[in-house]
Amino acid sequence: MGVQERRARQKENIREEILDAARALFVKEGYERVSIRKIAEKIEYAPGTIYLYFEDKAAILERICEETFSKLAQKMHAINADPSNPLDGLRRGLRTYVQFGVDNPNHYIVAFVQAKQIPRDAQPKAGERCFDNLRTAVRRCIEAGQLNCEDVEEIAQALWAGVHGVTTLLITCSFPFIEQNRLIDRVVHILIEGIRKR
Amino acid sequence: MGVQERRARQKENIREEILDAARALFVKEGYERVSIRKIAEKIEYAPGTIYLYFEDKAAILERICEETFSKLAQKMHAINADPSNPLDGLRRGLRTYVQFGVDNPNHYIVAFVQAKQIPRDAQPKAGERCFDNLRTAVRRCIEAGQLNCEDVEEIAQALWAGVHGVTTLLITCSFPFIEQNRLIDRVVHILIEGIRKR
DNA sequence: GATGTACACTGAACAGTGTTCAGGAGTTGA
DNA sequence: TCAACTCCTGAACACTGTTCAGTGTACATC
Repeated sequence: MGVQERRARQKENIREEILDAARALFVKEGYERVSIRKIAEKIEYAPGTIYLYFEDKAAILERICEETFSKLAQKMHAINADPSNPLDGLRRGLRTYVQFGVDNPNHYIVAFVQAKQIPRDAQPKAGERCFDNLRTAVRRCIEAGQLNCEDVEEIAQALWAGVHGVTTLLITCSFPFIEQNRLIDRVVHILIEGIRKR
Repeated sequence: MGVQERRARQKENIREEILDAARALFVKEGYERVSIRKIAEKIEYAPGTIYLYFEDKAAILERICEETFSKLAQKMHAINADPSNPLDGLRRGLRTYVQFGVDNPNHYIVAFVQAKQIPRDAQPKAGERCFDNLRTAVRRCIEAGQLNCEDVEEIAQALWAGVHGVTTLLITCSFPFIEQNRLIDRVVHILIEGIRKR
């Protein structure tokens, strides 16, 4: 009975086609401008067909964001694996996070800003994994006695807020910002100085 | 010729009616859920009528945000007027900013997150005034020799990023955050410690 | 008072959106 | 050959922001 398997494979292929088309539109145009009809047109199917493969539009975009954030989680995991100075690892982790957001603005906005508008039982799991890496990095610094506060969760969330701020600001606000890297570095520097024991 | 004046007054009244209806819907339901037809229904006019008073939907929401941000600018101005310790004034300014955002989530998101999507020559001027107040507060701290960096613009933008981050995170992300005030205070504390000269 | 004009307003229409679903094909196994 | 199953279509629904020809009223002029 190879028939079922072949069918499953074909189905998976079309799922991938949909994701590829959606990804291309999404990266180029952003969430709002990706319409089901445009995706359908791109893969040369009828609009209704999309709904045989995905629950709704949000499910497609969610899947794409999940992919992307897996990459970030990997990057941050790699930084944590480095056994050098924990505080320096934390700094690099924060820097990586912001750079990732700036490099993937549409993904970032959908995952962290429009997340509430598109509620789903399973919030992006890769996003959760990214935060876990941040927690780990903070814990190491505390264990190394490098921080002025012992509350892992509190510090991790505060740091997240800090890097999230500069990321969303750079992505969404048209404002005469100073040179981007200088601003990012300054924010990260302030955050690290603000938690460092002295 | 009191006729023209009366007409202008009537026109202004209807403009206000539209704004009132839009404000109520907006505060309760958020930008996406405010439709021109709903506003029109609320004030018992035809949808087309709205367009005799406002260029488009964005113009209405912008006007409402402008109002709200004027209040914030006032609050921050009042804090700057206080001649006590500049660093403490800065701290209170940052705290006020975040609290304002959390108290006016819909306004905040429209003004600072969807601002790019709804591009307009005149970015919210009250928002600009708020940032001016932040600049002033930073400048005073530098003049008082309290900061470890002399670049007003760089520090002001970095601080803005920090408070913007915690604000948007609390508004838009459904995440198991620690108690809200503790998180806000921690972020502000980190930011202040991170720029303070020691 | 009649007339012409200027203005306010309507509501249907347009082009778009996400989503649903009855029905039409094509393939499969008996 | 025929029934069953699967995949897909495309029209339809209810919504969105926005436009615009047409209507009715209030005013200024004759």
